Amino acid sequence: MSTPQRARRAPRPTGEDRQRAIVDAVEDLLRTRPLAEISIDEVAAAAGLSRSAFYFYFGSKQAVLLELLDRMVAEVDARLAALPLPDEPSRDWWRSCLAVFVDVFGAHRAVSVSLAEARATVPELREEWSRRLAGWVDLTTATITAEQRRGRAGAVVDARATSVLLNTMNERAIAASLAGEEPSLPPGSVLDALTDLWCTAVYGTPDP
Amino acid sequence: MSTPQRARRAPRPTGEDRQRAIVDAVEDLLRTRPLAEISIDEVAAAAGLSRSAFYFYFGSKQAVLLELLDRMVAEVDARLAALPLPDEPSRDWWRSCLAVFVDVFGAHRAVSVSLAEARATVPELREEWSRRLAGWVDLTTATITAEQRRGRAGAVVDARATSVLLNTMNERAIAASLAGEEPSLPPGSVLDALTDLWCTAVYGTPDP
DNA sequence: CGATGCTCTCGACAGGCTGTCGAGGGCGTC
DNA sequence: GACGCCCTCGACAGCCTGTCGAGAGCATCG
Repeated sequence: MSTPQRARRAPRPTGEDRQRAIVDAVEDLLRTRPLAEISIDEVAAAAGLSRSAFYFYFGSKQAVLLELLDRMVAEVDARLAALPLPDEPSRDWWRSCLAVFVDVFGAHRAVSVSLAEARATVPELREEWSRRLAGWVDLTTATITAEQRRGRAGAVVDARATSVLLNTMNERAIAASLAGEEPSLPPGSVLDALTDLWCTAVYGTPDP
Repeated sequence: MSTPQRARRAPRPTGEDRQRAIVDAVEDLLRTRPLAEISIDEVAAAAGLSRSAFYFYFGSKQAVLLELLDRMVAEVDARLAALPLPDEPSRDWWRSCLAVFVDVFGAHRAVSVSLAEARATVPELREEWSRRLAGWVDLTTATITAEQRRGRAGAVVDARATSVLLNTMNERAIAASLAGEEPSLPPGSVLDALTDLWCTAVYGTPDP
């Protein structure tokens, strides 16, 4: 919850890289077990400091996860913003959008998987995710609506409902795949399968 | 984890309705907060017994949730089995299948929502859910494949991948709706939206 | 009718984890 | 060389969990 006051660009051993060390340690540990099974002792040890030093930087381990989530969604948004906006979205364009999610979530597997676990108990996490998800839903809705106005997207009944469903599917399907749950899609084929389904949901065919 | 040895059909105050009382108490409490924030003290108090009496019946609060999940999925499977098997699935048939999930999950909102939280930490829960989900995915895949053989289901590239995605979408979309997350679909419109998307994913049009 | 056994209940204990506090330790500055 | 700031530490209190042994009620059997 709390953030450190500041830090000077330290000569050697100190500073805000302690904070970074904590965040990295949590991401490492999350690769081995869920957040609930990670104690702050372990995090502190992995980051090379004492337990109470941890509390100087973060109010809880959940706050660290929130930081991790912030980094991840910021990366998603940055890469989405860098994507070209075509006059008429093609399958390739949709695919490249979806690839952003698949890639970034995959690069932060531990965070993606932990989200579902921690969302129930951490309001800040839930709200932050809601905000970002809402943004992506708006984007999707706008794109679909534009396609409808062009006379395409014939398969869509309710653009907003479709967008919500497709985006929530993304979240869960990618997380399940990364966690290796059964049944789920192997990580290598998630992107193509999602693209097929998104295009079908919008245009009625996987390759419009 | 453990189950009580037995119970006689008690005259008045005793028996296995203690066990039922525990399960019901957990479901009640889950309506107000996530499992992680519920202590066994509270459960025992709500069920009218002492904390260690709780441990006579269940090994942990997670074991109670597993019991709750078992009940719920059993109900789903029972109602799915009662559904007629048509020669050619219509939109109405798909809708009535989806209605089973929407209805039963909705009737056990607390359980549906808690699943995502607890799955990360409770292997038995994860495995049980995987088993059931796999069954529904198989059912979906078989149905789609049959449609493909009939020359319908033209929109489907990979029947299994489509089935996995549609079923995982169901899970998450219904849970989000029941939890009142934002963005999500209002509970009243989930069923129609899901039906539209399932039909579109399979046939290329929401109303085949 | 009393002994035995089973089911079930309880209070108490030990251990682990969390979050907080006050006491400093180094280091730059005046 | 005294002060102040950033940071670190050990210790404490509190909560929750899981386990144990000691029984209470009740049925069955000798």
